[in-house]
Amino acid sequence: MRKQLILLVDDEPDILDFIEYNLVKEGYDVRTAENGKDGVSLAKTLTPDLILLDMMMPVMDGVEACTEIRNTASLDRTIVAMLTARGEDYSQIAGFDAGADDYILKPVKPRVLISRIQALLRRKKSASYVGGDYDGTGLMIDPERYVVLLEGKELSLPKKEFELLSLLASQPGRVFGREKILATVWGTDVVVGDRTIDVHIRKLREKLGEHFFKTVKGVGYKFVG
Amino acid sequence: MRKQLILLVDDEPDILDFIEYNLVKEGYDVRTAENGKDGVSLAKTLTPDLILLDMMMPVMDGVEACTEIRNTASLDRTIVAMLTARGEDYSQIAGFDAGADDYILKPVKPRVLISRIQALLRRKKSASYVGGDYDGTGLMIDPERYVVLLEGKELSLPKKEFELLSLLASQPGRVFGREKILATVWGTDVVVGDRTIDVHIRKLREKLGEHFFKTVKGVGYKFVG
DNA sequence: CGCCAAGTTCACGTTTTGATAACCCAACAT
DNA sequence: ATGTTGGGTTATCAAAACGTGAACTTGGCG
Repeated sequence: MRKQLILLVDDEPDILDFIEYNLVKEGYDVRTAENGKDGVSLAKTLTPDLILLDMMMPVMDGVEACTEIRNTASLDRTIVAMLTARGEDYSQIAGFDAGADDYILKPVKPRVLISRIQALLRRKKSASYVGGDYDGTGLMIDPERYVVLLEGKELSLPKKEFELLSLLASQPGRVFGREKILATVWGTDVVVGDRTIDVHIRKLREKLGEHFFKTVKGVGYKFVG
Repeated sequence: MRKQLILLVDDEPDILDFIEYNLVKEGYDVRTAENGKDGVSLAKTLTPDLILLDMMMPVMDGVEACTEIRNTASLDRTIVAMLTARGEDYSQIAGFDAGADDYILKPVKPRVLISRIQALLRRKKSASYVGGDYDGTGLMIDPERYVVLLEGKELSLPKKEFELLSLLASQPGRVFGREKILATVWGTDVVVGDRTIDVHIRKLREKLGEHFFKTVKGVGYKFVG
């Protein structure tokens, strides 16, 4: 497996060096930027696995940068962790609102930082169900962010369609009966007509391609990677 | 198949109830504990299939409990998933380092939780196929995917045929009488003609090969591996 | 208010399944 | 040899199950 790439954005050179040193020692590939603006543009060209973003920065602060990153489709699978000094209570909220995946208090001890980064990167891997392969062909579903990636292209599905897809794709190959589907996607209490599932399956087929969904008559549907 | 047992460990009764309710609704057997210490000892006596462990708990926190569980040989095959609140100072996200299999953020939506748990439990059990061996020349039946693997080739059968095959192959060599077959595959209430079973056997023979099905005149049919 | 998207339902078309009738064969007892 | 019993085979048909386009409902939004 190739080295994982981390982009580090902070305006204080000392901190930059300190963190970079520790990350490199752990075997990560590290790039740095000194403000949000540079950070974002670097992120767009590098597509790092994880971005460590300081909250307080000149030119463009962490929250702004994070927002921008989250509005960039290609950085969809990139994890953003905010770095913030203790005491900035509300920055936490703002960071999460902007779409950050985690936030880390400064000062940070190397061991703790590494451990959190490892956890985040692990989460990144397991956070997406993959139909087909990771190689670009195929489908990726990110339940955390409600986004589907089909052959690199981002596709946003309506709620029901997304949930139906998530269910089926969570266990490719497995057949889900109509009962099961209704219970999971619609809820046990709601009652909908017989043809409702079909219609949603059709929409998914239209948008993602016929081959992903196999009908098993009298039994249910299954997702085939 | 027996219900799968989930052990839920959290110190907040509300959350305990909420999650338990949703899991039970899904058909799981659920036990609960309110702290890590109790959780671990319960785990040792129950040997659950999966343990949901809250991170923040009195007496013994999630990480400790997880470590202990991982050091218990009998809980070897048990899956551990950590629960933690978003924004919690989880510098101890190192729950993974303690050997947790997954990491789930609170608050959790029931559907998401269920789907994660299902995925985890799926991973646990190795596919148990019926009828025939893994020697390559055999037949494998996968009720979950609703497919039959014949010499590596995937074959999908209609419902009734599949069910008939499943029944016969569930105990290779055993003869199933017509009564028994009707009762199991068709149900006790439905009434079908005399030749119906024959016809389905015929189709199975066509698709899978004559040699799998042996007729025992006056008694019934048996599957021979 | 009018528009739009999401979700659902309806009516009808299409495909797949399952059941049966009608006929065939093989074994065996008389 | 003949009739009887138990099953095998095939073609055919009806119904179940699914697919589909269009219409209808609802809630958010400019």
